[in-house]
Amino acid sequence: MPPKKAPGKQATLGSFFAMPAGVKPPVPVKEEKVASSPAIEAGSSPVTEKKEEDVEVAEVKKDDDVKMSDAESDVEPSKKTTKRKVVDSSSESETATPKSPKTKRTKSPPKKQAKTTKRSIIETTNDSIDSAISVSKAAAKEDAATPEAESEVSDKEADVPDAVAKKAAEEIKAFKPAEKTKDWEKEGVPYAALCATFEKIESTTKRLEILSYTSKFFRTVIAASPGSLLQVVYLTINRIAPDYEGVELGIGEGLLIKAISEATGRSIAQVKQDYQETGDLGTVAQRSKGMQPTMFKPKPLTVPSVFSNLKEIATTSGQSSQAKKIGIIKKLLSSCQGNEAKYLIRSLEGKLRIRLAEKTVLTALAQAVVASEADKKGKIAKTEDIVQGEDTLKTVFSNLPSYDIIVPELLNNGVNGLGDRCTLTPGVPLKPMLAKPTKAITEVLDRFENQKFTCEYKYDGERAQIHLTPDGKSKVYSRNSEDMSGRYPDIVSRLERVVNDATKSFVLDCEAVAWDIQEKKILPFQVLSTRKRKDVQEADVKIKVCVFAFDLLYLNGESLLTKSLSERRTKMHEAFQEVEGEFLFAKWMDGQSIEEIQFFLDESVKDSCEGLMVKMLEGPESGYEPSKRSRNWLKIKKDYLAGVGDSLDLVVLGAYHGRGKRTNVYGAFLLGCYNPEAEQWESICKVGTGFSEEDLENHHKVLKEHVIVKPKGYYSVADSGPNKPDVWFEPRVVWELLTADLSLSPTYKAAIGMVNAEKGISLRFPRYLRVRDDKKPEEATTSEQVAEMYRAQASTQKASGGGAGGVDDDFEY
DNA sequence: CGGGATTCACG
DNA sequence: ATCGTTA
DNA sequence: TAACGATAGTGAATCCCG
Repeated sequence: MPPKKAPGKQATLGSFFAMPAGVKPPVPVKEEKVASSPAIEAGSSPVTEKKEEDVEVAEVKKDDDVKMSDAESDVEPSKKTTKRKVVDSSSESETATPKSPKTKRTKSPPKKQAKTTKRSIIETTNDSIDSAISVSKAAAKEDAATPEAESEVSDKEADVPDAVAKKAAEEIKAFKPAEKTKDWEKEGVPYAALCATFEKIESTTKRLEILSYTSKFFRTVIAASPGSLLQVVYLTINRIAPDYEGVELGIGEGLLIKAISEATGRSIAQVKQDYQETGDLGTVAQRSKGMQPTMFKPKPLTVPSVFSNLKEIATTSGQSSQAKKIGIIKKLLSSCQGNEAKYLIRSLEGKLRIRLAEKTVLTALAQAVVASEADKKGKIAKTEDIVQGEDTLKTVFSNLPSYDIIVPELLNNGVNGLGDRCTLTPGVPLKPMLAKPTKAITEVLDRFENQKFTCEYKYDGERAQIHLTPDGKSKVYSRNSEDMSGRYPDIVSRLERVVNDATKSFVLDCEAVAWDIQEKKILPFQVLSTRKRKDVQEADVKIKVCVFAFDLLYLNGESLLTKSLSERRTKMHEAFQEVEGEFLFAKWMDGQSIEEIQFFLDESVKDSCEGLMVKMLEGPESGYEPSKRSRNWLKIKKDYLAGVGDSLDLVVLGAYHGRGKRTNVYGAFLLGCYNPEAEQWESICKVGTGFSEEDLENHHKVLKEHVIVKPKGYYSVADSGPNKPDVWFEPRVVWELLTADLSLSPTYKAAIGMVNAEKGISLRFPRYLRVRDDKKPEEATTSEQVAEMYRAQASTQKASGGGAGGVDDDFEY
């Protein structure tokens, strides 16, 4: 059944702005004791406030020499933490902290040393931030209380629920919105408070600490300004609306650099230079601001104001929209203080990069809500309640991934019974279940020993979650919950032909695959990707698709997630009927022997599939687990199997500066194959994955000796565009790469003219394997070999297509 | 109308 | 996709 | 070992700027 609030689009959009003002006072929640189950405390993650304190205590003890001086003065926390391997000497002078953790990580130092240093940084940073933003009196009390509590804790640790509960009680009682948070209710949460939390989080790599900082901050927000909670959550996961609403900022690196440049009066070249050195635009913005003389102190930013500005950026379109967006960013930047610029820019980049993402945010939110509920009743949150809350919230969110619905529901009615109020609803996409990759059939047999399992073809197309609501509306969602109905009007309209009479509402998990009507065959993914994206009219659909259905998650008002796969599959077959070339059930086979699987795998490859999915068939473990990469679904991909995957030896022609943790090394490389006839190297792909951090350092060391100012005359590469490397190399180094597939490319030059007059060949999913010291650059894979690999692949895809002739046909759409 | 920037799909 | 860190 | 987050790829469509 639908949740109380309809998951409609317009309603949620508007509600953001209304939220801070129209806060409903939290409703007292009915007391409900959860039977304590012994399984839980033995279990995985009973993270309570209690335990987190333990961590902090331990650290304080170890680092007696922690510098506290900053904590007293109202210093901007940023001063210290901004400094990130910075060259600019002028801004260095006032700080004492030696290094940032980030710099160290990229250097891969001896681990023990790193840890010690990191700890002391954590402590100083946290203290100074706490005081700087004065989160609440509670924070101060916590700190004060810590030393006494310590002995209790470390002694009994293992099983003293009483002591634990006692400590938790103290903490929760101590936790009150202090005077300084009083105006949070009026103005909304200060953006500085959120950024201070980000700063703390960024300062550690410990997941429990990250979780703790997040949940404490959420508790503060719930207590002081619940109306900001939804926006705080959105800013923390760095989004502005549910995925399926399709609200995008439309801001990328280029515009951001322009905005920073304009806002700080520095040249674009300077900003780019800094970006290359720091690997982080946020830091660049903050530093650039620091170099400007500040005339007067701007009005502090608040979470609601930042959030509504982001929304505004997202909804701005049309002529000179880019200028308008830049204008908004400049205005925001001018109001930023301390570290706010850093996180504002990172938000706009779409990457907070503080090791905090959705899963952890959900856990923290659950903890905070449970703790706050108990707090309101003057009680103590029990560990079981917290663990259960985390569980409930995660499940609920998987089924109904909308903070717009869940957060108000949590605030009004708490986490108890949330699972009944917010359920899987046709019309709201749920997170698809994912499969674990395996490398061999034996691995599959090991996993499913003595269990019933089934095999299905793994189709090479696009995941499509098809919904039909009881009022007869249908939608198609992508793997990432984007609304694709406008891209697939043909799928929407064919539903009536495939749905049986008794089927009134459903959620169906499928793969949409490009379909050759003449040959009645599957076409490669590259064909599918040439389909128009927006406002497709059914009449002018050029690329036909066939839907392959493989799972049914909801039928006629009932969620089937907890049913076994065999039951779901039976219901699916009853509820739908196949129509050739339009709607088919994924081909499956229930055989359990290695021979049967091997045979089926070979068949799937012959039938233009990527390999197999192998799934638990019976019992509770065969339930559908949204968003989980579960061991109950495995995939066997053909290119992982011996002999089917392709390996090439390629020459490194150029490289791109790394970012984030790859600052100061090359982050990606341009590779080429060799054409002995033309005596030239031809670009074939970029590669940026498969390297260990050590590899990257070594490659940087070796390759920087071969840097040349411009490409050799005997390099055949695209003359411009984003593929142009930041640095070029002499042709010296040869690497072995793995790839899944080869594709015809408009940008790369490899084997150009050999299978297609204008297009070269590139690699799909290239990954670095190892150095080939034993090969000279002239011994690299040749263009002719590349062309041959492409032809071989094309002939399997086209079956009897007849070699090169058929190759071009595949792509003449 | 071409090219740059952005977003999205796949892995 | 792969890798590294944490638990 | 699993979970999670951070780093990367090609290619196409689409939007906006000049």
